[in-house]
Amino acid sequence: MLSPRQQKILTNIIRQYVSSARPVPSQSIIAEADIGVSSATIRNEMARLEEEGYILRPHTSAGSVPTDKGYRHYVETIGEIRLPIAEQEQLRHSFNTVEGELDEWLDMAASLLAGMVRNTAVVSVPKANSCRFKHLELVSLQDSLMLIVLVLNGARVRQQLVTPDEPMPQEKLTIVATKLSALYSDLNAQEIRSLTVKLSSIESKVTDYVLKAIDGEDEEEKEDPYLDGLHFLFSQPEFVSNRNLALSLMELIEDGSLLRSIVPPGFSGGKVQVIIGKENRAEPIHEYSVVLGQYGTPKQASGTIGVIGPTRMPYGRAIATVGYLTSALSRLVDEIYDGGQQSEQRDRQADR
Amino acid sequence: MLSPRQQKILTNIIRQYVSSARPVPSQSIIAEADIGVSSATIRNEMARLEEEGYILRPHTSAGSVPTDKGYRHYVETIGEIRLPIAEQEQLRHSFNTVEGELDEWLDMAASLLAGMVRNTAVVSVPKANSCRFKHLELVSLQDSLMLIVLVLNGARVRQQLVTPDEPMPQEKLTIVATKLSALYSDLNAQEIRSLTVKLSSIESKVTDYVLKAIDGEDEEEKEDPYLDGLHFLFSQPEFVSNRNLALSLMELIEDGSLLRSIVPPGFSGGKVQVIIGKENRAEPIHEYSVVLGQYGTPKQASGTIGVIGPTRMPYGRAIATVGYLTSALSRLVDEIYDGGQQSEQRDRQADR
DNA sequence: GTTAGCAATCAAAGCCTTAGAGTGCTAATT
DNA sequence: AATTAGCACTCTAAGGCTTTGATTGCTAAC
Repeated sequence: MLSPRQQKILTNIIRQYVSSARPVPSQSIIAEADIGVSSATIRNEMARLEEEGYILRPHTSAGSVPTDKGYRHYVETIGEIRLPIAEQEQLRHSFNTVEGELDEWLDMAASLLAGMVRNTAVVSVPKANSCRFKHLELVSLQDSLMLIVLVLNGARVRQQLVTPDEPMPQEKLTIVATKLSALYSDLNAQEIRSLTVKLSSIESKVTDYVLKAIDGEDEEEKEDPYLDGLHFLFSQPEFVSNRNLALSLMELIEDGSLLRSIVPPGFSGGKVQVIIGKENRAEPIHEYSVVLGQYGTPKQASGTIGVIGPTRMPYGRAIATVGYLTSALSRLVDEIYDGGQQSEQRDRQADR
Repeated sequence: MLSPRQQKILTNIIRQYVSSARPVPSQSIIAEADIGVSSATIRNEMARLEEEGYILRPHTSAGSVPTDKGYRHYVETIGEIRLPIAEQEQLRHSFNTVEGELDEWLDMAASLLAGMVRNTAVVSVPKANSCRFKHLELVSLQDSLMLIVLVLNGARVRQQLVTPDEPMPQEKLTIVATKLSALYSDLNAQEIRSLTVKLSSIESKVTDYVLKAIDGEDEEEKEDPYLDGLHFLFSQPEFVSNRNLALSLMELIEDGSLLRSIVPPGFSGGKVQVIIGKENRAEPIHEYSVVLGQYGTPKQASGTIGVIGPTRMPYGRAIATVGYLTSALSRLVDEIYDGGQQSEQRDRQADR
């Protein structure tokens, strides 16, 4: 819906705003993007971009500031981004100086990421996804009550009563149970989430419960994630005017709910995910953006690596760096699990 | 040198300033401290306190703000402070909810301390003081050069050339070496520091070298300390005006040099130590105060627990709480070392 | 040594003005 | 129909001025 020219203008506004932190005037757009029209034309386009909600003017006679929607569009259209070879080289080199345990690698990853994007980096400790779905029963009770019986590996049984939106006959429930049982057989939460099957309303309701139950089992005392680059936050101009911003993030960090707040519920591996401003679930970070990647594999263990900073963030760089570090850490987890898998498996079984 | 009344006034100024963060006028002093004189008299006394450097006026017609010297005097004269029983009870109770490893205790200690003083708390992981002094030789070379030969346990030998302020004959050096060898025999750095023997200039020069050498041996990659209550920093009014303050502390924290910066070189157990403003060695924390305690015992292992915050800090509370937690953690370390000492000792010897 | 009383001081807040950056609009141009 | 030049208009940011109110410093009396 945006013309190529509008797109070019929007992109340019974002680039400039990200680096300058001040509203971008039409003049500097013609200076930076060689676009062959006058500033008046840019102003016309800017007016349209504002109508459509991609940009915003602090006041009538001010330049443009990208909105969440503007950033979103930008992120959707930049396409594949790779880190310049030189910087990949540099990261690889720093990584090679690490000796020792997993935690030192994670720490290094956080530190590198923070340095690259000049924002706060978070790296969670990888968590084994060990709880697996085995079987599901749905029993209709009375008129509009349904009993979900869930069997997990290790013969763990969990159950819950729910009220479906409309009464469900037992026959229909049986069909649903059979279908989902087959579909999810022997998968863990990660893997179920990454399925892309279309579900009916009742099916997704049941699935939600299943996922919640498995998550609950997987839940251990989560270790605090590795954090680095917090000081960058406090040098950002957005926090000069609005100190509460920084404060609320600080509180999230200190009460340990940071990860829970920035990682969306259904987050699973694959592509690097970008969450911009108000797209965030958690209220205190409505003015922040998050760039997240998941490393490791669902089968073994997986962790999260990400950047959090003001919505005015170098998204391209962030996505590329997170992407790069995601694969680096994945390789690492692979090595660890390949080397130690046999005995670990045995240990885990012995626990039961 | 301060009259009892001046002292009372100073104390009152500090109390009020700590809680209000605004210059204290003579009026509110007569309101709070019942001191039976008029505000004019208070003003006269204030003028004298300012001359002496205990307080400071932001401008001619403003109330009083304590200086570092004022706080120092306050801290020196408050005497023994105990936490109210109710709060001791509360701390004990919270502590009892902890189950598990040492690190959870330390984390809890940091969290409790931060909460009590509403400032940032730091707790370092206890470090075994294992390197011990064995023997010392001093050899006079040429005119004014001296060779220090230091023997540590495990047959480690360290040496260094130094130039004494004045030439020293070998006989004198031998006496010094014999004396110090006897004095320090089989002690570790902590224990040497806690000796209170009067030393001559040459003796203390040698001792400095000895301590530095032992510290160097003890030095391992220091684990990051436990931190809590950072968010309190950012809600302090002093950081509203001067954001760089918070930033520089943040940088210390993130580059891992916080502990090194706040713990003074010769710090050893015993009493809780208070370092106020410019008394701090490290420049970036010249506007901060630190209240430090050491827990554990020099013989076994010791760690540091402390508070860092603006000089406007509730010193009484901080000293009391640090004191309380110091003994709590000391008991803990004792238990751990009593339980595991035998095998640990053996392990350590096997390492060599 | 203390105090009442009052003039003097100063920050903080509010208000006004100005400067300049940048737009929006209109009419002309391609 | 799109573009542009040109210019009036808008709005912020900065500076300066005034006012207000808090608080002191000082003087003279107690």
